[in-house]
Amino acid sequence: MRLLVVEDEVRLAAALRRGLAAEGFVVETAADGLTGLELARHGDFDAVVLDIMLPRLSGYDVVRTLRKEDNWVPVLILSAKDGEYDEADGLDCGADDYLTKPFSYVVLLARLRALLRRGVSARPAVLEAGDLTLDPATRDVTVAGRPVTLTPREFTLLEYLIRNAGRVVSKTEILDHVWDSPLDTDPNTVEVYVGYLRRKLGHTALQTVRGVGYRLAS
Amino acid sequence: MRLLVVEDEVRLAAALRRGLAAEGFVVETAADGLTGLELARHGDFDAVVLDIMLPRLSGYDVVRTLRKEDNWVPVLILSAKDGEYDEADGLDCGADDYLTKPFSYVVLLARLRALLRRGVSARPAVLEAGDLTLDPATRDVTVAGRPVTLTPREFTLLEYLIRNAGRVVSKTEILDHVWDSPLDTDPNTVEVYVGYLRRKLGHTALQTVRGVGYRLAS
DNA sequence: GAGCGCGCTGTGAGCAGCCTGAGAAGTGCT
DNA sequence: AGCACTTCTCAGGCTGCTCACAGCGCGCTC
Repeated sequence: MRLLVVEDEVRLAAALRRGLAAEGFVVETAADGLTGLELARHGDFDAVVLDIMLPRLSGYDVVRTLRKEDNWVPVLILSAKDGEYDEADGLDCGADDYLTKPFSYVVLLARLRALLRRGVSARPAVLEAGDLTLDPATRDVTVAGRPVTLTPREFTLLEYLIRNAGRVVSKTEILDHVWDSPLDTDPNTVEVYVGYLRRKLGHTALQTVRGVGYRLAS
Repeated sequence: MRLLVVEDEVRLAAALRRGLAAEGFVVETAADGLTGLELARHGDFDAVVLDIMLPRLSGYDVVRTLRKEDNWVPVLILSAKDGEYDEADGLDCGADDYLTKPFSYVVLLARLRALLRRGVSARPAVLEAGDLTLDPATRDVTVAGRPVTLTPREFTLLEYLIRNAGRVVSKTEILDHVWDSPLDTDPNTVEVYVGYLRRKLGHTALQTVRGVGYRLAS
């Protein structure tokens, strides 16, 4: 689990990094709001622990900006302000939890676990064409409901074909998108792999258009 | 927004009902754990405010039972116990938030809003995949009911795999989420640890997808 | 219907990717 | 200091994937 800790107080930041790392988290730290925001944007974190009083950009602003950009990474605010209105403000600007300093380490951990439980669940995106289905996430491929196992190259090729189902795709096009070094790969290799796919998927779906390329019925 | 308030102290229950109704919530109340659980099961609520010390069935048990039944309605625990371990226990048995009495009404509202923002996308407090279970809070791992002891790194790796069960995860992805300095860690290290896990968990669950990564059967 | 060119496929060599055992380095406990 | 344990590196071995090659079939053209 990747965590981002944004905290300017060096000693606390170091303590958090050490403690959380000992729990098995992968921890990155940022010492001010701006770099914290930048990291949160592109760092693919599972949660963010965020101080409020930060140089350059306050914690409030960091959350608000993230939310405005449709980034819903779970955020736990750490704050020295223990007023009820401070807490309410922090939560209302988009944070998911709020702890006041000094905080209990045990509680911080439990609250992080509770946050991580509710991950950002993005799903499906399973491609279909005719009686074929292909799931890029699980790499499951089925023909008429029956599962089929493909080698990596076969899989990539089928994925490309299915994404262009209905269209005729040329061999050069296929080489460009499926092979690493299209220039020194024999176009015959494509024919070979089309053969493999036909054997595994049945001959009906994948038609050859002589002189042009191949076409997967959509 | 429909709220369920489970609270046996009559005056507090009435105050909550009035206050929350004034905020525009539709509020039902229950005065003991059993009827609370029954209502939560079938009442289609958007969130539950739950006391711990309840007649007939404790708040802990209510949450645990709901979660066991795959009911992920957001739960906010209200408790008179303010020990850090009470709070951690409450969260770890599946609640999403924990407030100690006496609490600030403003904060309760803000925390409810934060919960409702998230909606029902929770996952269990103890993770499962196939015949594997893993509890992030207690760090217990079992295979087919039998307990297994893992080293910290093994545990973190399994946790990541189980959180992504069914999906194929690449070695780089694993390095990013499980190792501290992914850049100067040999991908072979991942292979080694996958080997360790297979020896401890049995070879069936953890499949390698050649050229891509690994996949834990879900 | 003959000739030609495109596409198909069986074979096998080469090698990338993965697994594993052995062991070194580091850490904490007794 | 000695021991147990964990982490990680390294080298060797194996599996099975990838791809080139060459011969054959088939459809198109004239």
